[in-house]
Amino acid sequence: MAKDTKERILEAALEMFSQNGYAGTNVRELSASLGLVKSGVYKHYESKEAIWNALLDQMIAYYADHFGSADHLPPVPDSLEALTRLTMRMANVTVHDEKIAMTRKVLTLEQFRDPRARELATKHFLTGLTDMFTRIFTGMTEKGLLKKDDPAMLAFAYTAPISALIHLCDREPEKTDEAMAQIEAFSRHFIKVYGEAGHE
Amino acid sequence: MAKDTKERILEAALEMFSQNGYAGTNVRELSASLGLVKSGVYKHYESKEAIWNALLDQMIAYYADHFGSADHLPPVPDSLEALTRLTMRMANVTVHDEKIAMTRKVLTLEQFRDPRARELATKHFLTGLTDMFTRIFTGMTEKGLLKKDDPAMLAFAYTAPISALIHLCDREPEKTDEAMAQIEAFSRHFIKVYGEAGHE
DNA sequence: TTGACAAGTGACCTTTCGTTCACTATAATG
DNA sequence: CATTATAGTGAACGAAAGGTCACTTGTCAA
Repeated sequence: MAKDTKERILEAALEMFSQNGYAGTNVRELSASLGLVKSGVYKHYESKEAIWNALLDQMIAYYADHFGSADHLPPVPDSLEALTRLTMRMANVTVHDEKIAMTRKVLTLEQFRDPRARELATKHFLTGLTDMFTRIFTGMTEKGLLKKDDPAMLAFAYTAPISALIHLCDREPEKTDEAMAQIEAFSRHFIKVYGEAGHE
Repeated sequence: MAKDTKERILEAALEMFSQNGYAGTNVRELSASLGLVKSGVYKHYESKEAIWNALLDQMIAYYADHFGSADHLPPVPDSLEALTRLTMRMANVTVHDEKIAMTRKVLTLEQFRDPRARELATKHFLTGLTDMFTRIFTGMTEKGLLKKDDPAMLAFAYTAPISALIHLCDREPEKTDEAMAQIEAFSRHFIKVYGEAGHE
């Protein structure tokens, strides 16, 4: 029945680690949030560190599954307006999906302590988005939607500001709406600058 | 003689908090790193939290002194090349100055726990740089160096990618050189796009 | 010289932490 | 039906945490 307790522990750990960090989380509270007593957790994981490692394993696997392979690339937008729509859809998901948001927070808090967290943090915050949009912009340039330029540089210039605003949402959730509007404004500004005339 | 022990405690706290976070730091180690025993620390601060608050006070005051007022604005560059030089000078200072780098790390680690850290983090990571370059770009546009555009949007588009690379240096110091080169490349790309022709 | 005070020590206290273990309840298995 | 594995309990343990206190030492002013 409670066969998925092991899984529920990871969910609770993600929640607590993302709020208080690894060092700031204690096994008592973690167990209590699942309605069991702390020794019960040790039936599923041999230590607090084992929970952390299992959680990281899961986050790494999840990232590889959902963002790592070229299969899951969104279709290349066939208009400049579609680029903004795609961007807003992705931004909304990544900010409002609690699991993804908590993953970002955990990586933020543990990036200086755990080498695997560090590596995954760079993917989440920088290279992942850049790589993805490098492909998208390559496709859009081939379609004649964007002026000819280095797609990797364009992707970096496009995704880094958006990433900064996503971090702002994590830090100050009450500014989420404002940040989303800024992302949209930035996307349109980007299009005005780099979009090929005739496709506005 | 050891009148500045109170100050040295804050320095040690900055170092330890920036590496292990507040929760991951203990007063024993902190004291030991100063060559004294933990009860000695309590002669200067009444609690671990008091140390944290004093450190935050200092960081907030430092920021207000050095980046908060319009007095300390760097002079508006009088050429596009000078913008890149200014940018590289600032990036090098901010990455290589250990105190500033540790401050960023602390704010990164404690932004979700302490409201004042959260506020200062947003200044350090986002609004501070944007505001500063908004003024710079306004001046450069008036000088005819930049194409007419919304200076705040330009500043955001310019500083956010640079900020992302500075975070990368904090996270993966071995990539510092590469990141610096990327900052310079990005700056030149930005100038190519937004610079007024005739000033390249 | 003395007295007061600030800085630092070391022993100690309390609480909380992560972890262990003997035990119980339950449900599947032979 | 007997058995065995699994999930969960509650008490207990040792280590480490933050913090207190009586005491020493050195400095300086009266």
